This record gives sequence, structure tokens and C-alpha cells, in this order.
Amino acid sequence: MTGSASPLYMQIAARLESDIRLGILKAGDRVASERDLAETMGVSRMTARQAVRRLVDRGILEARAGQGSFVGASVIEQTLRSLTGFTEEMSQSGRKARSIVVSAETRQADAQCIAALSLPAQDRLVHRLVRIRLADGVPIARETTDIRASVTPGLLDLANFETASLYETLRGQFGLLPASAEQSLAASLANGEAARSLDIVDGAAVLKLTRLTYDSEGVPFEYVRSIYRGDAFAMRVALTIGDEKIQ
Amino acid sequence: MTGSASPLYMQIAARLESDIRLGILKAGDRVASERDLAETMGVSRMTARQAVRRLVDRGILEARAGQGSFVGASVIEQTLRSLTGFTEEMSQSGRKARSIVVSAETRQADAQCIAALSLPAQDRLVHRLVRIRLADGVPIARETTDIRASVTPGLLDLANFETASLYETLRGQFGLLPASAEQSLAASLANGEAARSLDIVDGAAVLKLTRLTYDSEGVPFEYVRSIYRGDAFAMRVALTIGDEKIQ
DNA sequence: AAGTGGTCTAGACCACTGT
DNA sequence: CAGTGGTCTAGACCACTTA
Repeated sequence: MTGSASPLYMQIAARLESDIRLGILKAGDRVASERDLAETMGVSRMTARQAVRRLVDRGILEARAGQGSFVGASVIEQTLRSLTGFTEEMSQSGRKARSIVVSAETRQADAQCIAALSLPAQDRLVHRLVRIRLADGVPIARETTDIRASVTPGLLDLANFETASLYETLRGQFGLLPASAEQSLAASLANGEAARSLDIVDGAAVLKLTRLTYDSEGVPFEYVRSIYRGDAFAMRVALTIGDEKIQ
Repeated sequence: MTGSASPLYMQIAARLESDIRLGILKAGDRVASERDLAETMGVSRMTARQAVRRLVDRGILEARAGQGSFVGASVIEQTLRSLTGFTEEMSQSGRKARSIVVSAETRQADAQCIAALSLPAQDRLVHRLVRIRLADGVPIARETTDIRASVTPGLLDLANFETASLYETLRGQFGLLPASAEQSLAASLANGEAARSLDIVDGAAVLKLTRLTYDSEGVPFEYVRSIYRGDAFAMRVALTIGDEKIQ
């Protein structure tokens, strides 16, 4: 195949996902059956099935026994907004974004990051950027961003991330675009370090956000862990159902 | 095997899950390897693996290559990809949803609700349902739901919302479908009443969720305010770019 | 009847982790 | 080194849907 290191089923999933994103496959369309997929890609059915399952798990496809697998109709719309970074988000809502870089280093990924990004043993260097995020001068969040170093060589020297947008830099310098993401939110209490960084008392309410960002081929390249001040931040999500034949 | 109708891998997953719930396996413990599991249960490794994978997908187990699979810290993850209610969400992740109805009454909407639903002066009656939400018997959230009474006459007498799904009832009895929603999440601290309802200490972390639900014609019909236990609940959001040309 | 996804088998090789 | 999860094969039977 492409000589790439990624497993066959991921390559197949990426290909399907790309077809969907390019509009070759549209919402509601049936994709090739697992058996067809296996034959045309030259793999066993189980491998083709694993590719399909990956997309079903992510809500991109919908499998119906006896019928086939279809491009999901009821996917969240919106979110170009949420798929932008903090800088873009703030400027859209008329606030001035600024960051204080706490640290910027290239290092070995920690266990959580390895698991999230599915990093193979020979590719575990990440650029870690720890920033305090400010909106109009008020600290809002403490954000730890890990980005695969192998796909973004020299990233940390390319811009001053006190003011520059990370996503802007990734796009401009590496052609790297966030295509999809999975985000997880949970409430928690500020511990010592986070509390100091955000200028809040110990035990104050904070929002913990974890985000895994995928490129256009479905490969995760960024893992973000953030702590937002509970009193200064609310996350808004807009949900839309594309097709309403849900029974 | 037992002659049961459910697939083998589900039976095995249920057994593992039961061991965790009974405390035989605790957070951080290693579970039997896939090969051991296959042998002791008399199935192939792929089947045992599928059982483990099911639990990994649900966040109950955590797999570490080269080491084994471990019991994870149990946090309920709600997926925001579909516009479903609590009952559907829980049953999809294999948990038993139940509710305790704290109150069910038809009343004048409060100011916040009037603003959210854009209620005109002559149409301000709402059905208010206050429920404690339980997953597998554990209280997870306290939810206050206001629904426009004018479009759902007699709603509160149509079903027992201790067990019935509200959305199911709206769909079946009134043909009312949630077509889109706006949801807002913020971190906060439990106050007296919420803390008692959820069986947590005062000052514990909670997730405040506000949701405005629209019907297929874009008219808001439901306003929900919820308080989720921060230690037992995480919200997951899948983000995708809608229609973007990625070069 | 033909095709589909769902399940299942009995093997295999790999890269990785511990000792 | 032996053990682990991750991947992959080449088959198989089932229940289901559509025609």
C-alpha cells in the first residue's frame, strides 16, 4: 500500500471519510458493503469491517443489518466555530485574546497522550505548549496542548504563541487542518496549581476539557487538556438533526 | 453455552462488568488477558477481545498494549452526537435509566423560561417536570424540564415519567420531534438542595447544563436546566466540519 | 433468493511491556 | 524472555431485508 505505518483498517477508514468530506458520498448514501470493500481493497472482510466500525463508532456511518452501511444523516452541524482555536473564538465574540506561555518544549509524550494519539513507540515526541488563556486581560483557562512533533517539525520556533494563533500556524506552515474532533467536558474543583494560574481560590469550580483533534485523513494530531474557570466560561453547543426519520 | 439469546461477547462483557460493579474488580485492577479470558470462557480470542473492546469503548476498561487491560475510573460519558434524551442515552451505553419524579405540575413559566422559550403573554403555561436521574441506581443529575403546555395538553397524565421516556411520549402522543437544540455547559458548585438530591457534599463540583430544544419548524418547545454530578459524569461532543473543501 | 451486517472460529505475526 | 494488546486472515453460520 502507501508504505505508511498506519494499519490497513485506518487507511481504509480514512479513504471512506475523505470520500464523504469531498462529497463523493453524501448523507444517506449507502457505502460499499463490507464484502465489496474487502475485495476492492484486497483485505479480509474482518479488516474492512473494522474500518467501517471505526466510522460507525465516530458517528460518521450508520450500519443497518440486512441493508448496508450509510453515511450518517444526524450528525452535529455547526462547529466550524468550535473547531477553531481560542484566539479565533475570542475575536469572533469581540474579546481580545492573549496568552501567557508557561512553557514550550519538545518532549516525550506522557502515557495519557500516547494512548489518545495512538503514538507508536518510534514516534513519541510531542511539542507541548502550556498556556494561560486570557480574554480581555482576564485569565480564563490553562491549556496544555500536545502536538505530534513528527508532522510539525520545528513548530515551536515558528511563531510567538503569546499572540499568534496555533491553528493559524499549523495551517500556514504545515497545511494541517483540524477536520474533526472529539471533546469531553467535565466539572471539577481547582487544585493548587490550576487555582494559582487562573487567579481563583482553591476548590473553586472549573471545567475540565479534553480534546482530540483529527486531520482530514482521520489521524489524530493534537491532544489538548484544558482547565477553564467555572465562573467565567460556559461552553455552548448547537445541535441539529439533518434527517428526521428517527423512529 | 447458556442458551441465552444474547451474543457471547456481550455475555462475557456483562460478566466482567458485573465483577466490577460487585467490587471483585476495582479501579486500577488488571483484568484477565484476552487469551486467558478466551480459554476460561471457552471462546476464541477474537470473541473475548470483542467483549473487552466493548467495555473499553464505554470507558469502563482501559487497554494498554504490552501490559493488559485495566479497570478505569468510572465516569459516565454522554455523547452529544444525537439529539436523544437521558433514557435513550443510558440504554445505548448499556445502563439502566430510572428517574425519581420530584414534582410534576402545570404552572406559570418563570422569567428565565419565558425569555428562553420566547413565550407570548397569553401563552405562559408550562408543564414542569423535576426529576432526579439515576443510572444503574446511582443519582447522576437533577433535571428541571419546562415544556410549553399549549402544544402538549395533558402531557403529565399520559405516562409515568419514573420510567417512561419523555421524548418517546412527545413523539408518540404529539408527533413532537426534537429537531435541533442549543446547549450550554458550565462548571459550578453544588448548593444545599442540589447536593442533597444528588447525594454529594456541599461544594462538590457539578456541571450545569441548560438546553433549549426546537421542533422541526424551529419553534422552541422545551427548556431544560440540569445539574450533573461532576464526579460521575462527562459530556462528550463530536465535532465535524460541515461542508468544507479541504485541499 | 441474494445480499447485508452481526457473530464466531482458530489460527498468525507484530511491537510493545515487564522481568 | 514470556506475556500483552493490536492487527490480520480466510473461512463460517445466523437473522434480517429487499426484491
